[in-house]
Amino acid sequence: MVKPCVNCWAHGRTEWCVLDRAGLALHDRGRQIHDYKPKDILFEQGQDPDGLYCMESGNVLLSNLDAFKNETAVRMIFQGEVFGIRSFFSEQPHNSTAKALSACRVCFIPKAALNDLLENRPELAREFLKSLGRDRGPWEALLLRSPLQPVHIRLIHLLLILRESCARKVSPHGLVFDLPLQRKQIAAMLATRKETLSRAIKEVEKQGLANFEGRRVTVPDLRKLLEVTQIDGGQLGLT
Amino acid sequence: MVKPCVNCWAHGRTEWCVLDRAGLALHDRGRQIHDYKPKDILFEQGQDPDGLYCMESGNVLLSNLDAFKNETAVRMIFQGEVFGIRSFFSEQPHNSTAKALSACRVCFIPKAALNDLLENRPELAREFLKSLGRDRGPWEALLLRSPLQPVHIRLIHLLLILRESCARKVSPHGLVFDLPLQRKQIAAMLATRKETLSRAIKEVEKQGLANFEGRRVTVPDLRKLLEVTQIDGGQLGLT
DNA sequence: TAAAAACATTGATTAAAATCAAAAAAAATT
DNA sequence: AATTTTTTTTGATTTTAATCAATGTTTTTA
Repeated sequence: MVKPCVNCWAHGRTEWCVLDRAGLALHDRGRQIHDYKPKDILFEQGQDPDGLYCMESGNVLLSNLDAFKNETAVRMIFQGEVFGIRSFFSEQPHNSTAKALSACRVCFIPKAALNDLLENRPELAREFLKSLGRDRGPWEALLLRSPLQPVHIRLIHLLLILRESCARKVSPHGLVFDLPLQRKQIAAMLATRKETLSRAIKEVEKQGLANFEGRRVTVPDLRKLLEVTQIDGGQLGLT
Repeated sequence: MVKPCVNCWAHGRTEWCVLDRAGLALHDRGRQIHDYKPKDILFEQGQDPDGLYCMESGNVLLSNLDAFKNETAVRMIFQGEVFGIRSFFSEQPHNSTAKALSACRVCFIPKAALNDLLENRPELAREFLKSLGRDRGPWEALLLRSPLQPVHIRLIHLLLILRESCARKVSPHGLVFDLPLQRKQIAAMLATRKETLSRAIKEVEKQGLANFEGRRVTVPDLRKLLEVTQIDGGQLGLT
């Protein structure tokens, strides 16, 4: 038998935490645990949704493939995030493919169990409504993929966005990132080519804003990133 | 006293139509009708949301202004659409400014009335959940603003997206659009400059795909647009 | 209706990014 | 450890779009 959700580390952070004890029990009865290796596909663009996914550990990348075979990475999933929400509630095919970036453990709640739960617990729907509303995706899309911004600025935007989930503080204003992304995938998040990304990295390094060594990125002073992007730290949860 | 919602032409199309007679009465008690002239601001980026908007007639454009003063038009609102949903349910500031493109009549449902309604009618929350899930915004963002696509292709994507709301059929495969947008605003939807848009229009005309005369756009054969963009007509509701 | 203002196009130039080809570096495999 | 494979970087060139300046065009206002 799988570990009950109450004991999941993510409990208290996900949408499920609005459920009472009985609701959680219902949730636990329906859910399944799936393990994935790097590069495994969780679901494919075009497939019909059949439930919700909750990230217990590891990272997943959601990527869209357009008619010209351009791959754009539209979202990264981190520990504790529920995903597949949009497709599930709209009952429309996934518009991205979910691929494991690392070894992952994912909690899957099948359609039937979920519908049961939603009918009996209206507060859960309200919680998902808030989640969808809070989704920073559209805002991040502008920062990461606006043709009006040069690639090196979009790259800094990416660092600022990933700060909370991928970086640790090493000095008052210094950060070190361990990105679960390869260059090709970073390029896909910025909707650019890997060669262009390489040059953007060089530019950012030349300006002394960050240092890239493989997947390890060192930022000596976060304030400088905010300065060149002119982004209001408040929008990123910074003081 | 304002016209009750049941008589609104949009009734049966908006999220409100899941309400029963009593629910609609509740809804009607709270709502207000506002009229706007072209260029009037309905709400401003950064403001806190205080209710939901429902478009009775006219058009509104939602635009985001970034740190470098680049304006990107993120969504057009048409008759019968409810907007401001995202900000309302997330209780976070609007991330775009809503400006009237034409004379508009908008139904406004204040926060208090709405919360009342949502608490008593769980089916309404489910309906908004479906709406947010169905939102084609993120998908359209890729088609309209991906740096991986040249501007003239993004322009054709815009025509395909606006087909349903702005075009009428004039022959088996011919369409005529009457766009409620100026060049500057079309450029903002494509996240490009007006000069570049001018040249993209010329390119599209040279290829015989469409003809632009002011806000009137003539498309001799819709199938050719689908062909050059390689978009699956099904995704746009075409057979 | 004329004048002013706002909007749109065109031309010339510069800047940015894509593309193609090749080399270098890192990771995985034998 | 050596080899193979994959990933990343670099270089040269072409393509695309931004920018700047000027000229038309339409719309608004007086």
